[in-house]
Amino acid sequence: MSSATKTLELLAYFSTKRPEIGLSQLCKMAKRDKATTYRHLQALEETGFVEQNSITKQYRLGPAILQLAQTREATVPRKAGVQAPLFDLANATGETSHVTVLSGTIVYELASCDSPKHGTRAIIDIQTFPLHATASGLCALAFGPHSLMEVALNNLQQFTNTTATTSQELDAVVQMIRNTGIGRADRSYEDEVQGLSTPIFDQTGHFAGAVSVASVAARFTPDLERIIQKELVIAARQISTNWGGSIPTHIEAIWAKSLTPENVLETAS
Amino acid sequence: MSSATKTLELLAYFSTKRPEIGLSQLCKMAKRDKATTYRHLQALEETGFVEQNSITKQYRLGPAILQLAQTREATVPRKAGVQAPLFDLANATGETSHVTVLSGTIVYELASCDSPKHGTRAIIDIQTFPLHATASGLCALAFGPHSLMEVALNNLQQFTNTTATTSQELDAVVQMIRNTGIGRADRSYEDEVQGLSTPIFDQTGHFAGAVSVASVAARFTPDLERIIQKELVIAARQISTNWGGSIPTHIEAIWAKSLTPENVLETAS
DNA sequence: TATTGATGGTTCATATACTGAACCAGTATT
DNA sequence: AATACTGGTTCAGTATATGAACCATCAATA
Repeated sequence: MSSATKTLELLAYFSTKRPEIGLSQLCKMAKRDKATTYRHLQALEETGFVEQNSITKQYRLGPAILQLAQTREATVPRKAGVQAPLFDLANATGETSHVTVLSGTIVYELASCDSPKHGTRAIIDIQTFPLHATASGLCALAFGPHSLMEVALNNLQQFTNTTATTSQELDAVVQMIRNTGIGRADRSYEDEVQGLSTPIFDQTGHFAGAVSVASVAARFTPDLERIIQKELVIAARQISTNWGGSIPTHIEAIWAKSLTPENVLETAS
Repeated sequence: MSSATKTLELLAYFSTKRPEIGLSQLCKMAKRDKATTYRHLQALEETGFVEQNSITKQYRLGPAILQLAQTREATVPRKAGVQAPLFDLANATGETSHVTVLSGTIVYELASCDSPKHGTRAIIDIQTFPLHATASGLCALAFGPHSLMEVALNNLQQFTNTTATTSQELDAVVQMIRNTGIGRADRSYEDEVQGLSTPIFDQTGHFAGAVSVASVAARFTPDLERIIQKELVIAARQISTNWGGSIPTHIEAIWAKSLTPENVLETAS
């Protein structure tokens, strides 16, 4: 491992829970030598990546990072952070995949990617997604701001005969999604389309959007579902990272639990 | 210079004007060896500080930066407390305004704001500010830790024919700033740019940064100077408050004195 | 007051890991 | 097919990172 890598890795130990770290503490955390770590911190300080609290002598993240973040934010739009994971998702599942973003109370499509595998595909031709009937929308209800539920209840349009049209039905569906960490729309928007989705989180730590796979219901098997769920989790993690965020630990925990083989079968039955 | 420092310095070449840089171009800019630079970029990529556009093979800033910026801002809120006063300043003066922070012995840009008023503007395209030649840097010398002077004297690069290049000249400029409470850079960094600045203080009571206005010299009149100084004082007070500090009374006293009409005319003549 | 155990910071012999000239391979231009 | 760009790779030689042991300081203990 290069010296530069080791130096950069030190930055990962700073967090909102542990914003300031002393030399000795950092050595323990990183299991590194003190002299080496000291020099690494010097390099980081020279370049403005950390600064030292002149009173406590502890180190904290520095101002140079803000400038770089500004540039990154200004030059790499969200869409760019989605392309590769979405492409991988579509290929791994063989199904049409898409990413949506939540803006205010509306779920917009950001990008989509078809898989060449199947002749019949679930065609995505809407640009905003109903909260109560699509996997992405339901994901927003489950993991986004609670105020969304009110908006959803104001428009419970029935698209198919499995669309949730009452507050009780919708609550039940959303609760199930919170329990599994995976959004589902069982032909609730279009008759032949089965949707699954996972939430995406940005640098604010809040729900920012969802990544989803729309499968043709006729070929939706427990096996396929398992694959899709697995790939959705990977994609959600990747896109969250690209957007400067990460999956909250409680959701990772839910995934770890709900993706064990037994539970997947249970869910699918 | 350590390998880590050299690696980190590469990041400074990315900007909104040049968001993506290829290996060869970066080597030219940084005047570095190709193999070395390549390995440095590898280290940066491993840690998420840069990522590669898979089509063009060019490098751009990576997502890891966003997360770090988030924790820095959550921990040491600086940027958030700057936006509104900076916006007001730019609008009130009609000139490009910016805020810098002092970290160690380096003055970094934190944020900037253009005014839409004029067609020609002073474009800020540096990320660190020379102590001896810019209004922000001179403010740091005048009101920051005394050890900065030593650092400044080690690099008295001449940018224009009014740049202070001797210890005596610099002392005189700094003394004048201490007497007026307003940092000035009379075309000492760029030929056509007139800079004015005021110091910002944080919760420790120490100098934390500066807020400044860069005006195009051609339209710099005593009237405009008076307006800028007045607005700078307001901005410095506001930002200091937002950073948990306040303007030391002796500086407030200096401002009260040097901003009376007579003295402004005197200064401007 | 001496001891202990923290802390941040420094030194220097050792050898590891960085360096850079020269080298591919691919691509667009001439 | 020669040229001039790319991005990426190799390897000998040595510059540079390393870490045990060191010092200075501080606070709590005894």
